[in-house]
Amino acid sequence: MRLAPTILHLDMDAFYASAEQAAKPSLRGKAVVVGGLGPRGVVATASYEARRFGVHSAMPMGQARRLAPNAAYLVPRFGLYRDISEQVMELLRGLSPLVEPLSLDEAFVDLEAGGVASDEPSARAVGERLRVDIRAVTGLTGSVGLAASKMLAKIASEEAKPDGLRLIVPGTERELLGPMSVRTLPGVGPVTGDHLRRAGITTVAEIAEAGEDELVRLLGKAHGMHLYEMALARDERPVVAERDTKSVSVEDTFDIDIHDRVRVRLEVDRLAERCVQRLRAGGHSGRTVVLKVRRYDFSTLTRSETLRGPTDDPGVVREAAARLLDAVDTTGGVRLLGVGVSGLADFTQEDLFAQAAQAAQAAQAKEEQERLERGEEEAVAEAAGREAEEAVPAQEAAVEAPAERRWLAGHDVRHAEFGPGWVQGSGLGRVTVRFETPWSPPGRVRTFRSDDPLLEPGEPLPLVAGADDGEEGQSSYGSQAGDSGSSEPAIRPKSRSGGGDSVGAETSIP
DNA sequence: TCTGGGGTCCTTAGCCTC
DNA sequence: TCTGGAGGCTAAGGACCC
Repeated sequence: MRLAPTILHLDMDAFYASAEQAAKPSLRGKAVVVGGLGPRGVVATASYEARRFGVHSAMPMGQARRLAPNAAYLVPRFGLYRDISEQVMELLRGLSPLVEPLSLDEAFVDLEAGGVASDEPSARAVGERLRVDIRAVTGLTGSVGLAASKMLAKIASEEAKPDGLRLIVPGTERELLGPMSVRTLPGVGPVTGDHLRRAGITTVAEIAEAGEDELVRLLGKAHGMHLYEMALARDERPVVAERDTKSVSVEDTFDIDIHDRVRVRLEVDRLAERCVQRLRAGGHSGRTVVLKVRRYDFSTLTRSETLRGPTDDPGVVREAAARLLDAVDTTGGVRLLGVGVSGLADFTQEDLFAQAAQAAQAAQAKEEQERLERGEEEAVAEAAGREAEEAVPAQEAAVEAPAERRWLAGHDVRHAEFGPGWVQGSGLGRVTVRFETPWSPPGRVRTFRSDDPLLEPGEPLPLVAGADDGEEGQSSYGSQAGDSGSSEPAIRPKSRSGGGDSVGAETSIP
């Protein structure tokens, strides 16, 4: 381990919720919860005000609503968060070429590799300066941890939260870690924590005392050895700027369990299609297709199939996923479906064509076989039936293609007369909009018919006035509400099965 | 009260090849 | 020619992270 605290870990404070508070002056100082608002949604981030009520990440949304009934409940706007994240990462890359993003709101930086810090005072100065810059550029706060290793830097930033800086002086690590809970160490979750507790180990010092052999016996070789090293504050992992993607997957949880086998098959087709889109967007192809099914009782199973070569052909992935589905019993209902591709390779045209031809051939052979088995007439009738089934989503899309538009809570809108604002709530043919911008005082609320022609979806505005070159409303920020290209589930299948109320289009503001 | 979505890594087991 | 073991690949599940 190095001798100077020159590994920096940055963690933005309550990132999604803080971004929403910065964008919406009326929510500042209020409890804000961002997450899936459907009946099976969970909390992605809660503002510090909401955390005082006991709301935290990964909590079921229903439980959050009971704990904090007066909080503002908003759906995430990943386009906005991505753009803010990019501004922050840009600041980090100004410090060092070795920046390792962990998520939209977290990253490691090797300050020594950037030549900006070599000892404790210089590292501290860089950290403080970074926090000032982040606030100036994004309007948000982040917490900084500085230490001689990644693990300790991460623990330090956790200790620094919110809006602080913590530096762990080399040489003091074990003293500091000793009394901490085993859950402090990365890689110790609820299951491992419980495992250790049953063995009488609750603190980091007790892990160190237990010894490597005992840890390996309790947790297995890799996990045991790793944990023992961590407990001794030994962590030599370097900051790695570029990481190769290993797999790409998409999944959907449905508001209501699906029982209809035809519907299940249709959803798998759609997921395969989306998965390939993502795969291609990343310039990848892959060999192993994985189907994930979570059943009515929350039991989850995966089935996978490895192809002869890598593919990014939607037909090939769809067919493979369908074959895998054939081997799964879905009676009782399905709450989640997912399709993924792993074993990624660089995109190759030949593979694509070869796989496509192979799939077409296989499909044709299957068709022939069915004809032989069932007789020509039946096969024709069946094909017609399949076509009818395939027409279902198109019809549904047409019905859903909003005569009544969906106004998602928290998303930006623009009214021809009143200007920019955001959706505070909607339902029963009405939409309530608060007219304010990130730089205005808290604004007024007005209610419109949800089909009001003067009301349009809007673009997120920059959080810091003058941070964007464009005019007001011309921000480069993210995707707009309902943008089919965004990861926002505007066309989620769940809205279809839910019937009645539109999902996630409600909010309550104190 | 009922548990998201997108990832990574590890373990175990069976099969195959050398 | 047969056998045992090592090691790689595939499949499935699980823990964990943000």
